[in-house]
Amino acid sequence: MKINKPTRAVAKASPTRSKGPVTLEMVAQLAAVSPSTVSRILNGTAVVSALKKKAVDEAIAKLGFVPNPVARGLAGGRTLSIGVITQAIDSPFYGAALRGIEDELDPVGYSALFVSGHWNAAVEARCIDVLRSRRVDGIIVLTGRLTNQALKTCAKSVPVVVTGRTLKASGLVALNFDNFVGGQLATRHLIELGHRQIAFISGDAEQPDGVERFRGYCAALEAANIAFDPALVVQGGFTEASGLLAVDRLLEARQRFTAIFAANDQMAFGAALALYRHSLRVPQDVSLVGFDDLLTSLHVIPPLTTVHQPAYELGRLAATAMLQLLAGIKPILELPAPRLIERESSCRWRD
Amino acid sequence: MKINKPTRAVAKASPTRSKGPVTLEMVAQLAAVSPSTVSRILNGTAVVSALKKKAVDEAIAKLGFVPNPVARGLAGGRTLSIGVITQAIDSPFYGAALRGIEDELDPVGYSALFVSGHWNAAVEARCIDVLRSRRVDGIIVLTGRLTNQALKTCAKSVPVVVTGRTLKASGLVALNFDNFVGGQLATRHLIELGHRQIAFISGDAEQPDGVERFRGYCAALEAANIAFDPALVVQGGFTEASGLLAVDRLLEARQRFTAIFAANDQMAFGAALALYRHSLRVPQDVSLVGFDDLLTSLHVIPPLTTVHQPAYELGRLAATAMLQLLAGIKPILELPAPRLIERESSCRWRD
DNA sequence: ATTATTTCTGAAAGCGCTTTCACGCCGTAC
DNA sequence: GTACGGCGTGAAAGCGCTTTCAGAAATAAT
Repeated sequence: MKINKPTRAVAKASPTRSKGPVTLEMVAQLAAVSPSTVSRILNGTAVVSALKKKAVDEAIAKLGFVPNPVARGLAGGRTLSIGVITQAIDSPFYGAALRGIEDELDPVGYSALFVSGHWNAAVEARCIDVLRSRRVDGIIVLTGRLTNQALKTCAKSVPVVVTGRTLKASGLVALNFDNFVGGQLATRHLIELGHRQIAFISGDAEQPDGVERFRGYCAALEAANIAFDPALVVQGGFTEASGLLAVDRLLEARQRFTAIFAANDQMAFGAALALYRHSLRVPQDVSLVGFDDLLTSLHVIPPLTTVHQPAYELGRLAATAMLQLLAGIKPILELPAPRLIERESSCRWRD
Repeated sequence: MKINKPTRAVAKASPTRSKGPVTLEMVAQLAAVSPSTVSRILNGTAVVSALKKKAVDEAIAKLGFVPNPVARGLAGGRTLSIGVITQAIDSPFYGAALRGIEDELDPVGYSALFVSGHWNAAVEARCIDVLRSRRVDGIIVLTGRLTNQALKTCAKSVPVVVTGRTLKASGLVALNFDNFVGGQLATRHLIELGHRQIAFISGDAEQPDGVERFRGYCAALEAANIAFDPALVVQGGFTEASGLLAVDRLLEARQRFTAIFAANDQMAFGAALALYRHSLRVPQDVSLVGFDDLLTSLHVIPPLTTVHQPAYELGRLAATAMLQLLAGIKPILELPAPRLIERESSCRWRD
């Protein structure tokens, strides 16, 4: 016969933190109540006598008990985790949103599970499967390529918050930024500075944000009675390289322009580099306006005039909305309005 | 007596995908074997007759069964998730590493759980608690402020991979990049271009990476017989703003220098902006070298000469090491050697 | 042929927590 | 005094999966 391991019992009785996971049952035992009661106190599921509550609270403190989210998740309860579908974990723009989500979720004990969709609807769908299999309590989708229908379907089984589109459905809240107005703002700014030949570097055609900004560009042009010239708009892909290429193409085509509005900051950086390569000075020879207001846009040369997009707040708001959805409150949130940040990459056109 | 719910049986029998989660038990039933057998096939825990294996595989395919990671986690098995402690989810440098981790983990069915330590040992310790309570199978720590001791302790209960330091312990693998050689490389490059007065913008003093780079700077100077001048080194904090400030201080002090080596790219960007503000041209008036080779460094004006640090590979390697640790293989991995990327921010000093 | 091994497989016991369900107890109404 | 609706609480049944444990079947040894 083997010798009993007295260490086990000791570990149980002693208030040693750190070693061996403390379970709800141990708490119940110490507090001399049933596990059910402990659970009820933990979740506030039912009224418990003040006396027992006190005993349990003390036991929890003494043992340093932390409920196991995995077990909770299995038992049908919440997992206290929110799935976040982003497009690339290292995106300079969405990164700020992720931080916002994290900052909002962390204090209330939720964890975020980040997965990348890589701008691919099929991958995003897989992400959703992964998240659901991990029993996340809710899913936040940052923009993405998923169809509205897919999102709605998903919202039927789990709360969903989606950014970058407008959509109405139960269990679903959409947070949209006014890209149209943003595009207008940027273009109008250039027009007010006396520019007439304003090139536009578009984003990916599949990206609604980008096309909205383009619509804003057109609207501003029209409002100022400037004829729209298709030769002035060139397709980009939201990356620095594509912005560079776009300007190269513009220059190769000997297209005349005094200003450029890039559909995002990254393309604006690329555009700036292309201009630099061609010995065109920003802003003296060409004014440049971006969109997003990345953290780096402030320290680029010259500091970029751009439309501020509140990525961090977007993240926080999305998380807040999710928390409210989870709490059964109907979230009513409004994103801040687009705002132009004038820096040094744009200036009055010399006539 | 109540009427049986025939719907249940129907749902069970029908091969309807998408609706209602498919459980291992349903698979077992369809394949006419016990749940244990299905589990064994899933995990390769034991030899199963080819006949049953085939039946089970078919049942899995037919039902579209996906094992529930939460249940797996609870049952003492793996959760197929790896905790990753990063410092800021939106860091341009670590972002690439996170992507590397994700890219490596995803194909083998693991998920990454990212948490941010915010350069704070206490917060990082809390992160570890959170990750452990979520039953992650392993923890990857990207640099961070945790003590070696804390890491070793943690490694006793769960495999740990840590970057940015050298450390030996069982269940722990450390992946370190040779910052010293990197610092040497950058400095030597400048020296070879004829520079003698090379300023150094340091990082945060608590960051070993930064002090190693500084040591490399000193060593290169000494090797070239250039006296070290403390007035030429100014403290930064790894941010753009701190780089800008550093150069301002240098200029205010009327310090003469023909080149700057910044301990990271972000500070180099700030430095470039400060120089621009003072009408000093890069590289004609001042050569500039950074460290990290961020994605954006290629598109900045002028494109930055820098020491390439393989952040993405670092992430992949860390994940690979973790997977090997988990598989019981002793990982033997080497990070690529530092490599100088010459671009346009540095040039020969006119004598 | 009989017993000893080795394989394969199913039954059953959890993992740590939530959640019916039902029981005991109390105050109020008849 | 018996009956009734609430309330606080514990017992017990899972959640979906892993993992002993032991039995059955097949193979090898004597």
